Amino acid sequence: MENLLANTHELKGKMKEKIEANAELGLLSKKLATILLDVPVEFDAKSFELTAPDSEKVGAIFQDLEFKRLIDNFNKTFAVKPPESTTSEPAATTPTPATNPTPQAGAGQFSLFGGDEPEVPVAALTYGRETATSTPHFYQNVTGNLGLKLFIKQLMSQTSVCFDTETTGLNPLKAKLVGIAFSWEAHKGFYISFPESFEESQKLIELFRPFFEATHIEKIGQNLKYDLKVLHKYKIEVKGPLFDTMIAHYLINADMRHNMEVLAETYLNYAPISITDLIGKKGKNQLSMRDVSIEKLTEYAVEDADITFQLARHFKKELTDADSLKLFNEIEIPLVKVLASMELEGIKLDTDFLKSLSGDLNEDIAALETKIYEAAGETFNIASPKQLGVILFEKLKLVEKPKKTKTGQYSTAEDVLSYLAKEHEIIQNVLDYRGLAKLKSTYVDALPEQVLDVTGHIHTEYMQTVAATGRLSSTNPNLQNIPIRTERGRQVRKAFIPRNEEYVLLAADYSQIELRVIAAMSEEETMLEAFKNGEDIHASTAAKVFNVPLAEVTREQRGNAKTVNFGIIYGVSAFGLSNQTDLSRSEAKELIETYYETYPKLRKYISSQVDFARDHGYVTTLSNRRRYLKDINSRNAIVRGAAERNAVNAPIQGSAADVIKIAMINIYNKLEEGGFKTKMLLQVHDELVFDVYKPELETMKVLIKQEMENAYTLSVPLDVEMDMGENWLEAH
DNA sequence: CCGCCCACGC
DNA sequence: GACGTACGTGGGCGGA
Repeated sequence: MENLLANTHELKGKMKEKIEANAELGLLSKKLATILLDVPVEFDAKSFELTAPDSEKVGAIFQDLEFKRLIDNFNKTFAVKPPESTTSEPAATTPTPATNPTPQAGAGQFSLFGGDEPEVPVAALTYGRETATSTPHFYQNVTGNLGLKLFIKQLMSQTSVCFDTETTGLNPLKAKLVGIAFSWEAHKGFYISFPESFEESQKLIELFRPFFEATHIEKIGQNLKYDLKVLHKYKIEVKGPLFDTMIAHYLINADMRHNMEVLAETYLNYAPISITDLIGKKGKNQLSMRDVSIEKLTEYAVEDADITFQLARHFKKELTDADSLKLFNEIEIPLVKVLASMELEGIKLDTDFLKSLSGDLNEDIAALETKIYEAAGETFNIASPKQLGVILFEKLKLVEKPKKTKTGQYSTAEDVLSYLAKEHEIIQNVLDYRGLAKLKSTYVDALPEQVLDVTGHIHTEYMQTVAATGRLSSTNPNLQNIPIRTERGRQVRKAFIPRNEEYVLLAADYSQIELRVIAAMSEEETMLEAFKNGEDIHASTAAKVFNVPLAEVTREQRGNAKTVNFGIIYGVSAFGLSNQTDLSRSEAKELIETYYETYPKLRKYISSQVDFARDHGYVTTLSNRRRYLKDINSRNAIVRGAAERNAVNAPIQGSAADVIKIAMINIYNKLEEGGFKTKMLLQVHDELVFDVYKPELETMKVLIKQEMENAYTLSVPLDVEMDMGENWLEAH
C-alpha cells in the first residue's frame, strides 16, 4: 500500500482526472482547470498529500481577485487524502461507511427473485471519488410475478423508502414510465422495468399503489415534484411524509447547486454514473431511456435511489442542526404538491389572438426597419448590438465618448440609448424596434409553441430550488415575466384566458408586501402607522421627507419617494438614486439622509442585519430561511458591499416569499377539502391567479383574500387587491 | 455550445 | 478615481 501511495505518477494522474471531473461538473471553470493542470505537483510521502510548489502563488492571485469559490475549489482539489481517510467523506457531517460489507439483511430472501445474487465487486483502491465499480453494492432487477409479489411485501414493511422514476423524457406531462428504482438501505436497491404499452404499465403500477398511498411510509426522492407528476398520469397520488433531497439541500445552502451529481460528490465523495454515459450527449443522437439495456438501467437507476437515500440521512441532520425542519416540513414540502397541481392544470391560451397580434407586430417591425435603414444609409442587423453600436457611434458619431460594456463593445442598452434619443430620430426607432422584436420572439410567437396539444393549456414549471432568496422561478415557459408596463406589451395578457365559459380568471396580489415586511421587521412606527391607516405608502413617505401635507404631494415627489422606498429594499446608493431620478447626486444624497431621519428605525434595522450577518455568516427570514453570505467580511469593498445589500434584501424578499408560499398551501388545502372546481394556476411573486368556477365566485373572493391576508401575522396588516375578468389583463 | 448583451417581470 | 439596486428566464448574436 505504501508503495502504491508513493507512486507520484499515479497520483498525478488521479489529480488530473479530478480536476477534469470538477471542470466537467462546473465546479471549476474551464480556464481555472487549465491553469491547475499546468501547476507542477509533487507528492509528499510523509503527509500523504500532493503539494504544489507554486500553489501559494496561484492562491495569492485568487485571493487578490476575491475569487472565493475558486480558492475553495483550489484547496479542495489539492487536498488529496490517503485512502484511509476516504472512508469519511470530507464535507459530510455524518460519516457514511464507504467500504460496506456484503449486504446481509434481506439478501437471502431476495435470491428468490430468480437468478443468483450478482457478484459483489471488490472495492478498488482509489485516491479519488468512489464509484459503482469501487463500492460493493447490491442492485437487483426484480422480475416475474412471484418476484414482484415478494418485493412488494418487503417494500410495504419499510418505514422510509427512496424511489426514483425513470422516464422517456424531461417533460413529465409527455414522458412515459420506463422503470422505478427503490432503495431503503445504503448500497442496496431494486429496479422494476415498465413495459412500453401505457395500459400494461398502468396494470403493473397498480401493484405499487398500496406503497405510494401508504401514509406510514416516508417517501424520499430527489426533485419529487417530477415523480409526482409522472405518477399522476398513471392515476397514482403519493401519500405519506415526503423528503426531497434537492429541497433539503436548498434550505441547507440556497446559493449552491443541488443536482444529484454535485451532492453525491460533496457529501458522499461518490461519483455516480452520468446520464451521458447512459444515453449520450444532448442532441438528436441522444438515446431514450427505453433504448438502454435493463442491466445498465438497473445499475444507473438504483444507484440514483441509493445515493438519494444516503443523502437524505445527511440532510436530515443538517436541517435539524440549522433549525430548518419547520420550514422544510411545513412550507417547502407541502408546497411540492401545490406546485405539481398548478403545473398539471396549466392555463388556457388563446393562440388565435396571438397569431393576429404577431401579424400586426410584423408590419410595424418592417416599417421601423425601413426607417432605420434609411437613417443609417445602409442595411444591417438591428438585433445585433455589435453592428448597431458601429452604426450609431462610428458611422453616425452620435456621441463623442460612447459608453462601453465590460468587453469593450459599445453599449446600446436601453438606458444609454434613451439618454441619446433627442440626438437623432434613429434612436427612438431602434428602441421601438427592440421592444417589438422582443415582444414577438419571446412572447407572441413563442408561447403558442408551448401549448400542450392534449390540454390546450400552457404548463409552466416552477423551480423551487433556484432563487437564493426563497422565491420561486418559472420556466418552460417563464410566466413570471409576461409584459405589463407598456400598452403594446400588456396585450399579451389578453391571451391568457379561463378554461371555458363557466370560468373566470381572478388575480389577487399583495399590495406593497416587501415594504410591509420591512416596516414590520424594523418596527418603524411611522411606516407601520401609515400602513395601518391604509395610506398610499409612497405618497406618505413623500409627505414626510419633503415636509408637505399628504394632499399636496406632487407626482414628482411621490415618484422620488417611491424610488427611495424600493432603493432601500435593494440597497441603493446616492449615485444610483440620482441616476434613476432627475435629482443631482447631492440632492439624492440629501434625500436619502432625510429618509433615514424620517424612518430612524429602518436605518437601525439595516445596520443590525449587516451586523448579524458579520457575526453569524448568514441572515434569516420570518420563517427562519437562511442565506449564507460568505463575502460579508471581505476586504474587497465591492464584494463586501454586494454581500451587505444581500444581508438587507434577502430577509425582505425571502420573508415575502415565505408569506405567499404559506398562503398558497392554505388555499390549496381549502380548495381540496371543499371539493371546489376552482383551481390555482399561477404565482408571480406577490400575485396568485385562479381559474374560478363562476358559481363559486363569491365564496372564492372571500376565501382567497382571507387566506392571503392571514397567511402570516405581522405587526402590520397585509392587504390583498383582487380583480377578475375574461383574461389575465382584465383580471389584473 | 457557450458567453454576452439585452429586455421582460417582481 | 472607481464603484454604483435584489431576484430571476430567455432570445438572438457571434465566436469557438
